[in-house]
Amino acid sequence: MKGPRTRAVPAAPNPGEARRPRFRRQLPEQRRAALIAATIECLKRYGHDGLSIRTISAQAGVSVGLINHHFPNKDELVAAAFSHFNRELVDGLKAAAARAASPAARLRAFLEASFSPPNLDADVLAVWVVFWGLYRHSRPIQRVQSETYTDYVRLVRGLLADLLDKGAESGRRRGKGGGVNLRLAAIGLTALLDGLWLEWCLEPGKFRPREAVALCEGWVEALCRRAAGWNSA
Amino acid sequence: MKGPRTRAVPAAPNPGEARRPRFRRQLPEQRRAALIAATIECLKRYGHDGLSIRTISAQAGVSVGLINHHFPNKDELVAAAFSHFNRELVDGLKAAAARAASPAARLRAFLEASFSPPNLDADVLAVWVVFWGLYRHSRPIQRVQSETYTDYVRLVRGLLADLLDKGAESGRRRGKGGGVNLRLAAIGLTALLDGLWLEWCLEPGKFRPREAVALCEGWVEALCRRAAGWNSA
DNA sequence: CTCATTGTTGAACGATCGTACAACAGCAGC
DNA sequence: GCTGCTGTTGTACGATCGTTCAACAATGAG
Repeated sequence: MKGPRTRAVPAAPNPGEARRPRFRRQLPEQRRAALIAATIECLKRYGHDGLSIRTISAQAGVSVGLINHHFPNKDELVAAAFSHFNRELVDGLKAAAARAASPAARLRAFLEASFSPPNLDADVLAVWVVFWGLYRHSRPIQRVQSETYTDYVRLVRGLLADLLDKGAESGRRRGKGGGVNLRLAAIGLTALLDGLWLEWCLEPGKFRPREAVALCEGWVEALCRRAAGWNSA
Repeated sequence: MKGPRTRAVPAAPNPGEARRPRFRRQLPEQRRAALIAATIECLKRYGHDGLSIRTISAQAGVSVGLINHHFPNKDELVAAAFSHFNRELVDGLKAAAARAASPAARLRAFLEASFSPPNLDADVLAVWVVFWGLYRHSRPIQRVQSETYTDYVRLVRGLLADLLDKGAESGRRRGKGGGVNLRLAAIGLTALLDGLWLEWCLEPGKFRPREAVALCEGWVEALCRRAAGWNSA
């Protein structure tokens, strides 16, 4: 009883009824994008339980077998979804910052974009957290993470560097930022940002997005003051 | 064929061999603790995949059925493990802070404990992250989170309050902390702390624990200066 | 020793998981 | 209309999931 698999004959098409296609073929690229979108949507709705081939294919409105036609296995689909998710976030923040003129305005726009929809959303954090949970034990996820996280830190660091350089022009020192360690400053701001983001998503009632922006700006102000050498006078 | 289940007769005990008990009975409390410890160990080793009844029971050295004898279902076991994990962390930090004398030393001890083993460990973060991934869709997890997170923030807030009060004695103002919003300050420090912790665990090579402590202390120093009213002179 | 209590076992169940694959069918080219 | 390519379907499979439950056995009480 292990012979080649057969399939039941499909029901005879209803005569007199306009024959509609049962599905539409799509270009692999479009279909891949749709499957990635469905994966993220499932993560938002059902958390880690949403990471199942059947749930995702149902969300995308396709059959179970299609996923393995476009992705070699589930891990690669999840990694592709993670990559897309990451890329959208970083690109969105980068674009928001680029729309402003001065370094200070760019940083402010970056912070406000970080603490506004669609980024500041409990669903979004839920997706992140599921990905992080896979991080330790999934090589593809690790690869994507190291690729995009570097971009993110570089963005924050660039924004800070521009701000400090401008401030230094009217300040006392120059060069390495007036004794301020730019590397540590970027790490600190990133941490404060991510921490506030995380806290807000876990308990949205504890503080307001405006307050989070204010905390970050206060931190940057203190940094600028130190860069200008206020404390050595 | 749905009659009552029977079991195969056990193999006859080897004659002449000292008969050893096949298992040892334990008090429910001890067994529960062992199962919780096994759950956390599995999470550290295998991530979310470790959250299976069979994996956990194997880790604990018991049979699959025992878990449901001590816990009504898997969710309750996981919630109990989360609660224990949370409690150990908060109690450990609280104890570390309590060992110091002055408010400043207490805060320093708290920070250093936060950025030292066993808290600063990639395995530990992996466990956290799996729990967070369950947060949105598990009522028991949410219950535990709201119970212990409040304790944590209260601890940070208390440490900050003591520090600011002491500083205010020799400062210019008193009462509400010299214009400093204690609620926001506690939120900010918690966020900075958690963010640095998260970043270090994700990419331990980017900075050193000592630098994380320094960043936090710098943040607190700036806060104290503002509380003392340096900027209104 | 006997007996009752109850912590413990492990097979069985039905559900669901990821993947494989043979057949089907949409659609462009003729 | 016909043909070929290939995107798509849906069943089947074996593995593993959480849970149940009747039987077993460790242990204290008598």
